[in-house]
Amino acid sequence: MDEAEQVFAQVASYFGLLADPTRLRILSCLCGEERPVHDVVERIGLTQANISRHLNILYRAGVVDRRRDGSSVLYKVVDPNFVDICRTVSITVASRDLGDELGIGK
Amino acid sequence: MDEAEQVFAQVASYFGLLADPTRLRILSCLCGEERPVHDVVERIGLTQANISRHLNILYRAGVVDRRRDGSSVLYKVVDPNFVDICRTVSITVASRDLGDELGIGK
DNA sequence: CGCTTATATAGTCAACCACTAATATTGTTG
DNA sequence: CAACAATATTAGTGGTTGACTATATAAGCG
Repeated sequence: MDEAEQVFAQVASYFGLLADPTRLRILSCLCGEERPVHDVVERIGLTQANISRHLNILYRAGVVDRRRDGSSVLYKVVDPNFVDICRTVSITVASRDLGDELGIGK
Repeated sequence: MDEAEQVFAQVASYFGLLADPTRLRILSCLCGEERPVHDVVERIGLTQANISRHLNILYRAGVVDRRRDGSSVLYKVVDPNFVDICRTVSITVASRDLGDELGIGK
């Protein structure tokens, strides 16, 4: 594969992470707030397996970090650009500011 | 559907537009440079039907604009946030700056 | 008008992805 | 260790999507 194509593929892959409503909701839960999996599960209302799978995807991509705390595993957003990107997109896309939903203010 | 879910769905949809390597390549061709379809086709090397389809997707989403010029149709990027987003993501993702690929400089 | 070029659309196929259900793993507690 | 709670993983399935071929529309030109 060409070098430029690799770059495009990587960037597309990163956007793909954010192209899922469930993952965005998960990230909004973990934005500035470290939470265990079951907490996220309760807030979002999807199955534990599903949330766990998405968390793993985000973790492998480096968007979130995790650490074990007893029997729980705590996740949080660590990608420094996630908030900026979402703020920019929300201005473009949302009729009202996504910042409210994400709890990232203006 | 809940209002918050709609916002997430819209934002996810927007990211979905950018989650495809071919569309990113197309956008890099049209970034600051208005071009006819056949020009983009030549540069990217996929079928004309495929490129036209992607251009339509980007047009309906408001990322690019188009105008007819004789027998050609000229496309260009009009989403004011596209460059910013890509620059941010490229810093996160790419080993080398995507700005080079997109021709948006630093 | 036909003929050519440029662009868009329709149909098909294969790959991918999210969800579910079931199971496995890891840690805690008695 | 046994029982339980929290999390991760796996296989199977339905829906979505991207790429192709073929066809249709639109514009310029003789």
